[in-house]
Amino acid sequence: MEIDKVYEPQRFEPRWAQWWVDSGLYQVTDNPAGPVYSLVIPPPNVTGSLHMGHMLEHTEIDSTIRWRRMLGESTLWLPGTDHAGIATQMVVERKLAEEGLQRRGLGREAFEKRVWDWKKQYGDTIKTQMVRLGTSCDWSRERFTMDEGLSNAVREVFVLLYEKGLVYRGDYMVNWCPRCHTALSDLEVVYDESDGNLWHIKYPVTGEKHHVVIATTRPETMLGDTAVAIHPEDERYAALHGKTVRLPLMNREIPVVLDELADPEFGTGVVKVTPAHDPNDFEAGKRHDLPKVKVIDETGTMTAEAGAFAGLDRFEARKQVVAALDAEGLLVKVDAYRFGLSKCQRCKTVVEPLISRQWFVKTKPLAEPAIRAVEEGQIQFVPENWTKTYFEWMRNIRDWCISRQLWWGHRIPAWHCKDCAEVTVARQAPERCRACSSTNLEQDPDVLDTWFSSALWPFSTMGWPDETADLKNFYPTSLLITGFDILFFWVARMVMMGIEFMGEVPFRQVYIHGLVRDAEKQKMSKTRGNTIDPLVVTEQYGTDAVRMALLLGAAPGTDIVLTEERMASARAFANKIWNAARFLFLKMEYSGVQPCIPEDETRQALRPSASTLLPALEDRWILSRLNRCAEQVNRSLESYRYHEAAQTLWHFFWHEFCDWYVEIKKLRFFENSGLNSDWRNMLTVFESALRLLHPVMPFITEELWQRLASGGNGHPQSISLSSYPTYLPELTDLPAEREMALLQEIITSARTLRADLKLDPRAELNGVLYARGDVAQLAQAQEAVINSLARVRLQISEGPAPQKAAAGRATPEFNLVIDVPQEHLEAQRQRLEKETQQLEKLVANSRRQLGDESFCQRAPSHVVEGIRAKLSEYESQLEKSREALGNLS
RNA sequence: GGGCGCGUAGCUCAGUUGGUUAGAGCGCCUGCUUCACACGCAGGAGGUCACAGGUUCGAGUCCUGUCGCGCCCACCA
Repeated sequence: MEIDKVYEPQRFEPRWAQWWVDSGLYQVTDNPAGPVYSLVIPPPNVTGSLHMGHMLEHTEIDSTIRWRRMLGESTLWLPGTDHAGIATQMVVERKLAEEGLQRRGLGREAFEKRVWDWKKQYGDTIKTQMVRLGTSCDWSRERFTMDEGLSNAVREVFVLLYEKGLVYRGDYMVNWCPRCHTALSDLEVVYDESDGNLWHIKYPVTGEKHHVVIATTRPETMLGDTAVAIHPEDERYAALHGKTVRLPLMNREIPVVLDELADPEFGTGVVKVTPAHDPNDFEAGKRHDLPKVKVIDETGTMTAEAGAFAGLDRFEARKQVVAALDAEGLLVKVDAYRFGLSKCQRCKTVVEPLISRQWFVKTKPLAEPAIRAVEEGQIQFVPENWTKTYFEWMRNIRDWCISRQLWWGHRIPAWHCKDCAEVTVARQAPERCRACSSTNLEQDPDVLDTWFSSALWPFSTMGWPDETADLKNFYPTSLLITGFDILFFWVARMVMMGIEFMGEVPFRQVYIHGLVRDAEKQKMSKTRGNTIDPLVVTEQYGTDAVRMALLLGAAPGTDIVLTEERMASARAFANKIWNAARFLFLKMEYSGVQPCIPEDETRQALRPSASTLLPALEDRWILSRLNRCAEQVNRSLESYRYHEAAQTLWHFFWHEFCDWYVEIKKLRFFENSGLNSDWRNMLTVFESALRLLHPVMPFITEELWQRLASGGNGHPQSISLSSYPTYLPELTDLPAEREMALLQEIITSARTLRADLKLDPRAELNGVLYARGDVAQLAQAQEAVINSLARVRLQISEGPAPQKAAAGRATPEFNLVIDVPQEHLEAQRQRLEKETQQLEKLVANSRRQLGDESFCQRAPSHVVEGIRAKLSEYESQLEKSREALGNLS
């Protein structure tokens, strides 16, 4: 069998599976029985997985598209209607840029046609599909944000909500992005701490000589002021009650109103009220029935209402307003001031609060059951501290502005009558206005927030509103895996919509993983330019290595730091697996052993008794360890402790299987080409380890497993279809583990002596191992192993160690004495002195504890006994060390 | 302002309910071309677990405070 010295993932990965990098699922394509979908990381009790977020993906959409493209047509492109939407959007934006087109001015129809063309072109990479375990379903159906099925669901939900009075249209102060020309939800606004000014401006009191001073960060909005407010209990301004002031520049008379809006502590205690351009002022305006004067329009330009300033850009207007005020002597002072500037999440343009007519969802009635569901434990968060965050948000939830003035997305199923202005909401385009029966109707040009359709994802992907078999089988699913950054955008809204329309929560558990960070702990993002390109690193290190690196860092509740170093060491691990296999294959070839995976019931083969010959110590030991490893890995996966699972596997395979087991087996093979039991056990353990590793490293394990299987029985199926190793209590072999530990200690002692005494690494050492009873027997039985792994020639003696031992190492169980030339004795003295010091410390520490009466009385007896036992060990070791030290002088 | 979280080896992080000598990977030092693997093997150094109190027989782990750092939400004329 030909097998290279170094594992090259690029050669083997494409061969097996279209893969899915992080954690959800992947597809095995070469299976004769047809495509099979296996759940990789989520625990076995998961019946279906809603999974979109991915450690790399959700931080870097652009890369996602590239992942997909690389994966090819039959790739399972895991879910996310909305992310398909976002992906589509990005493709579209890029294409537009390439063709030098502006979205605006293209016209909706032409635009949509173009988008459709591109979607067809990119369809394979950005299609959205629902994934489930072990069932066949219609994979060919493409579910774009704008496709039929989803559109139906969206319209249905919108209409139902509307009929229940949960959707309404209203004039509202919205966050408006003058660049994107759309309203933004609160969540899409980001705050940026910025340096600004606080301008103090005089407003003359009508008919009097004095004036009030107001402070503002946005002087241009004063053109739209329709009142000034003072706090009702602010006695400084009691005289102003019922008065009016003259608005500078506009020469308009505006009232002084009493309102809590004014904070006596801040500034001068007088605040200007601009209902059309500030959310708080808007509310105050409603309280006092103030007119709304709109001085800034949707493009950020001053309107005709701004008088002399009409037509200016809002920032230019600010300068000119300030200059004009200054010229009139109304500018009192300008203070530097830092404040949070609200900006558009997408383009970072300063958001303009504007009044506009938008569609809203009333969230309170939806949020209440969603809160209860979590309170009652119908949904659990992992890690659970996210529950608190969830509650925090849900209990303070605000109505959700769902209309967007964008091109892509689902159009709102509402039609405006051009004759009577009535709005008709319907599933299909209505023929007539419901009020005046006019046929002169026009559909609302707005589209829905992309998260609106995302919120329906758990059921819309399964055919809702039809009562499909999928819905029956898979709703609710058991697990949602996602990142915390979309907890509110997506998760909370799925819960609300799920309960509202399905009457049940959409998933039972929500696993919230960390975000991928770079070495500087920065969130990866395109703007920072610190993205690790998945294509590049996968090419470089292999998918398996990238997966392993991600998982090793995936402790719940923490972010994932992904570094080149970590991926490099994961690649080394893959190479280690590869070379362990290489060793096996070469030896099998040499010995004429047929590679053979024990029949499907591999677990049965794990029984030592299955061998015709008595298993050797190392066999009993490794089978016991394998069993423990399986136990630990299963438990870790079940509790979402992926990093722990990865680490357990790593340690078992590398440091137990390779470092000890294989090394000992080398000796067996060297002696006699191996016995049947040697081969059988080794293959069993290796094969089981592959299966245990498979979810983490699907490709290399599949490749090796296939190679093992191909020499054996019939045509191989996929490793992913084989059973996952689980814990079998009867396989735990404590005596074997104890004996092996002892054997390891003997060998390590000899190696340490050699290194510490700087003895020739190539030379075989002579020495005597003094031990009694069982230990002596073990050493006797494993003499060959000891001699070979430690490169020594030891005699085993049951007698007492000689008083005049030259160099050695003592433990409670044995005393290892090595013949060393005179010139190495100084080194021996140094190590003995160090050892003695350490032991003295330990002895003193243990004695102090045991001397503490209250400790002995109150601590559980096993703890006290443990220390007592340790103490006597330390003491005897210390004694031996001192003796040896004495012998040297 | 409200909420969540972090501070453990040079670096990146683990450390499940408090219990014997606090772990891993990378890096570092020493030695080794040992017939699977130098993406390797063997051995080793390195930590007063941010600081100060408290609870406890016993604290990296629980409580309080201080300092430093991060994130989320709300808001600021």
